[in-house]
Amino acid sequence: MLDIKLLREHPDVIRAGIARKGEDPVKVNEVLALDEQRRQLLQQGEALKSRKNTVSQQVAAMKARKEDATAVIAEMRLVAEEIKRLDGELRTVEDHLHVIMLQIPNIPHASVPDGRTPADNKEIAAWGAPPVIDFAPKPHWELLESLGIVDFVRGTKITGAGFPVFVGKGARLERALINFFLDEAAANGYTELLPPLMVNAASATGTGQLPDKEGQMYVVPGDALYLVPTAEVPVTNFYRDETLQEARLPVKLCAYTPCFRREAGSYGKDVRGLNRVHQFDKVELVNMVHPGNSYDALEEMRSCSEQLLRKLKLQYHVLLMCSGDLGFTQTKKYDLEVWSIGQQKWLEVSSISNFESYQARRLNLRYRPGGGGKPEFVHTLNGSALALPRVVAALLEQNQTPEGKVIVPSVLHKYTGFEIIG
RNA sequence: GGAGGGGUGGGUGAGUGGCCGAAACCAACGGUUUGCUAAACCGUCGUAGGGGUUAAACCUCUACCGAGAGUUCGAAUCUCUCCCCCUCCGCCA
Repeated sequence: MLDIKLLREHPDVIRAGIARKGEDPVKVNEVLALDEQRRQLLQQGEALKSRKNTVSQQVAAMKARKEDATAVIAEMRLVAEEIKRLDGELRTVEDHLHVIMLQIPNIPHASVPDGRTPADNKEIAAWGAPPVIDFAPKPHWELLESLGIVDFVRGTKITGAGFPVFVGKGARLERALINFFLDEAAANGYTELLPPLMVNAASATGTGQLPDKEGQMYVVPGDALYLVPTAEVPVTNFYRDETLQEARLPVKLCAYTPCFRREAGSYGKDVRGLNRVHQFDKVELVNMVHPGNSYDALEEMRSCSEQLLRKLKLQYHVLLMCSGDLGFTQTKKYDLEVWSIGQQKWLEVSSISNFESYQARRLNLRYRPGGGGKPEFVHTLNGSALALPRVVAALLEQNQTPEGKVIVPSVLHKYTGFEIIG
């Protein structure tokens, strides 16, 4: 969430930012009204508490002198009731204020272009070219089936639609990519975590999945837990409610996890093969940095993800997301898309975002400045490096032979132990 | 799952109704001393939210001793519920 002081002092800046995201800034007015109400109640309540505290001391002194304190005690009984009433009122106002604050999105960075839809996103970089193929390339789902390396039908039997089973060299290729991505992250200075795959509501709220995207997560009802939709959630929550020494920044963490997404409401289009599934593998990068460095960190993370695609020799481009296509909690975001030669379209394989202090405030994740001084919120960022299914899709399609086999990219050989599938 | 013990400031740990936002020690930071290091000594040393000040420094108030509710004029301290940790037993990869 945003800083209430910023909202109080510069409501117009916030309103403008919300409007750029295509959302209604009217909630700012609600916040301002509730904030004013809150401060009035605070002042009334605290004045009474102050009186209560001093009188209580007097009662102690009177009793020590064996004086009669019944009159004062009777009066204080009324004061105590009034305090309780005001505290209750204050609680109601603060709860309401908190709910509204969670509904106010983060505001876009100045370098983010205005726009409403994905069509307004800007391509800012491109790399590679499609391979020269003198036959009609097949889409990956045909290759998967003929090679027998992913079984959708049996996945449906075991669990349901959108839960593919990787088989034989398919499973091995998946594991090879995971290891490759993790090794590259380690080489870039990232510390690997292997986190829990279920998180509690506090963690999901910290990163912004709750209350915003509740419908996207699988819920374990008996235990009030959520299956992770991305490693971002457990990894970013690693230091929740902690204050880090400034010298420890930047914190660079990476993690492989399966990701579970209900994908509610996305039927029909783009769901063939591995394009959109309910469970997929992903390696995620998370940065926790000094507020002055977060946009440099964003570029560094983008570079890490790009390097992976280059080493895999996959053609890709980079999109700078427009203000209207930013997520609720993000200030700036890049998407990396690979070219699918079998489908003749771009597939998103990475999303790299800066949240500035928005998540950190929800997480209560701060750092203590090296020269002493008050703790401040860190900036958090995350980025995929990378999401597996679409990488696999593009990789299979791009490296297919006329006979329907697939040549494995050379960087993966030491992980796969084979150089060709089929 | 059963039985018992426990959650206090960065750490250890005292504190069973008012003089406790909380002793002491350690760590950290500043200083004195010292040829350097170490030691010793002195001092500082929680967080958040209000109010005052143009602002900062600073002053002041309030809250916080796992979380929430209760008893009381007054709660770290008493009562209840929940969460978490530890030990033993059972079960188990």
